[in-house]
Amino acid sequence: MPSIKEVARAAGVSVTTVSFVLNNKGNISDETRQRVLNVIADLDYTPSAHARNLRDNQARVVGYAWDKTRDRFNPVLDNFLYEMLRLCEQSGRNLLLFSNDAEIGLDPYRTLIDSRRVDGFILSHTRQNDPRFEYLYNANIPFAAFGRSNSPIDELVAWVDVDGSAGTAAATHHLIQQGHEKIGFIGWPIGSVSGDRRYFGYMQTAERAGLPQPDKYVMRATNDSASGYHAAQHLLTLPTPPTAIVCVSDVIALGVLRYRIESSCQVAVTGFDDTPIAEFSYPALTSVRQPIAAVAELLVEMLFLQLDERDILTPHHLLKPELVVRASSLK
Amino acid sequence: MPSIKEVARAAGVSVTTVSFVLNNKGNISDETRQRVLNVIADLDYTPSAHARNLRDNQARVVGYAWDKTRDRFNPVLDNFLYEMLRLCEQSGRNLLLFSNDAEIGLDPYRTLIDSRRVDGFILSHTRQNDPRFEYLYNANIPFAAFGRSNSPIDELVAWVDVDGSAGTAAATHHLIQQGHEKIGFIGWPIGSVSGDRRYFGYMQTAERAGLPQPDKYVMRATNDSASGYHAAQHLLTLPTPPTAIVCVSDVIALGVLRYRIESSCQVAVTGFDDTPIAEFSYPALTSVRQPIAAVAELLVEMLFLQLDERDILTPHHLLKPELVVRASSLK
DNA sequence: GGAGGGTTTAGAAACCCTCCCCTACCCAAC
DNA sequence: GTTGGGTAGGGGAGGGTTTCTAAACCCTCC
Repeated sequence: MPSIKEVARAAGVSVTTVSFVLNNKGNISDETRQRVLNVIADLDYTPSAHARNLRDNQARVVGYAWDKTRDRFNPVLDNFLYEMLRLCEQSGRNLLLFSNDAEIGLDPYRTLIDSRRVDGFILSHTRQNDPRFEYLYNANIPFAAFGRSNSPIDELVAWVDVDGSAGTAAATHHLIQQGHEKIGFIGWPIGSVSGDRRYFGYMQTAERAGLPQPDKYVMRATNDSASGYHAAQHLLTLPTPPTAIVCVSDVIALGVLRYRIESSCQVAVTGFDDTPIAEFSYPALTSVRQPIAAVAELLVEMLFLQLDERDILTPHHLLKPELVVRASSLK
Repeated sequence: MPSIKEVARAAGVSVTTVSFVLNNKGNISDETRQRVLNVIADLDYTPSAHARNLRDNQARVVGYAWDKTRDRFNPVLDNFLYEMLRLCEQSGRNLLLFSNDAEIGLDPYRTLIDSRRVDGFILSHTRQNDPRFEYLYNANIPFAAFGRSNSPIDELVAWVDVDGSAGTAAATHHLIQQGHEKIGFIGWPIGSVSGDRRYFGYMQTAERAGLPQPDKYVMRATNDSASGYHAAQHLLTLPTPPTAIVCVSDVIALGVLRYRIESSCQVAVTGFDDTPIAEFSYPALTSVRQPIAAVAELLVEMLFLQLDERDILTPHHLLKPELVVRASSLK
């Protein structure tokens, strides 16, 4: 493979000149520039990323943890990954993936930074008091997070989050508009940050609308459709069953739909995340869609501002999700 | 950040010695080794990947194209990605993702290799006469492909494929064992490599079993559940409708299931790929599961053998998929 | 004719690591 | 006391790039 030195010799100029041509710096006459460019094309020369990286101590690479162990079905993150990829490449950077099983903790982050393989990170799967926030912030490593850690450090770091509470509120509101008065909720066990927010959106909307006893219609389920099925069974065999159910996730909603088919009742159902399940289920599932492309764009932008040592004007973004109405919530 | 020079000075040894300790080379007395290791720990020293890469002209990085535009729902590849990631990390390598929309072609591959950012590639989404095979083979760039290109060059390169024909054969066979005699097939339009193979598995099994007129029960559909729904509608309103349908994909099978519910018939259904759809649908969908972990392991192993300039004993692997039987195909 | 200014170009250091080639030393054998 | 062989460790080049500093060149103008 040709080096910059050989290009210089072949073009009859110095290495400096070639470098200037490559990086659009310095004062190079048009004629010289053209000659150098021709030689570069002739020799099929591409600068070595290694040498460049060594020289200015930058990897031009962003790290992202791909964690499929926690939820093996998460198409939202698939798209998130794709969007980030596109955006990184637009600015000439690449995306380095690493695995980060919950137990491993900070080690992969440390290793990648210490060996200079990445310049910064995009985080997702954030959790309460996420230790990564503290480590990265204290070590002064650029990062931007999809989600918050629900601790004071959130104020100091760049994050984008989707307002889950607004999502379930929209779903509940939509059901009220459809004429429902007894609306139930099937959520995750209390204690998960996003699960609790989604519950809050439902409850607040139900209370404000003056629905009767919404708390009587709340069930908790694990995130699978069997669990959703049983929760639905319980709710819908109450003396005065709800006529609509807001679900904390599509998978749980699917269990409700299954019960709905089996028992031939007409309960309206909404899910959350607008996974492909929602589109493909029968009936098609009304669901809350997160603006993933917007999230990715804001995160990447904020990360790059940090990498360029420029200021972030608005480091925190809380985005509104969108309710996608389909057959499952319509009469 | 400390460099190897500072470690050497702090430990009172030469740079060479530190390097030897780091790489377990040369003759270093236990005492010296221990002293160096202590200093390394004290200073929290990690060698610069950039310098290493430059020195021995290696990136220790594998490239993989993440292409979400072609099929935005492909959980199989999610898992594939995760498995590859784990395997790469086990050998101290990282995985670099890049986007590769169909139109872009070879450019991203060229760029990554020319700039030495990756040492080799794992390919997926292979297609007929895949141009990547020829380019990479001729340029002598290490790679291993999930899928074949169906051209003579397949003989020369490393690939792993899953026998789609065996998958639909197993599904058809299973349905025959369940007592079905009129078995239909809903496939993709003729011309896709994997689609045609899956069709072949069905047809061959049906013919060998002496099923009556299997070709009368073949429909073609695009890969969405509405299209599957209509194909099912057509098949099941024939004068003598099939009692079971083999589908080329889970998504199409889902459309069939929808029709089955609406028309309250009991047609047995099988899908392909064992996506989460299969598990979550109602009834749960019998489907053909690809041994993704095994595919990833073989590919990564073959790629690493090439990177280490060692011989691959068996460069081609055709794996058998597994039929996962669920309610949709049982009486 | 030469000083001075602006435009181009050259030389060389620095980034950090690995590894080839030496040296210094010790001990045993002649 | 010299040689020989083995072990522990050091010196320094080289890998490809960017960029700082300095020099060369060409004009213009006095």
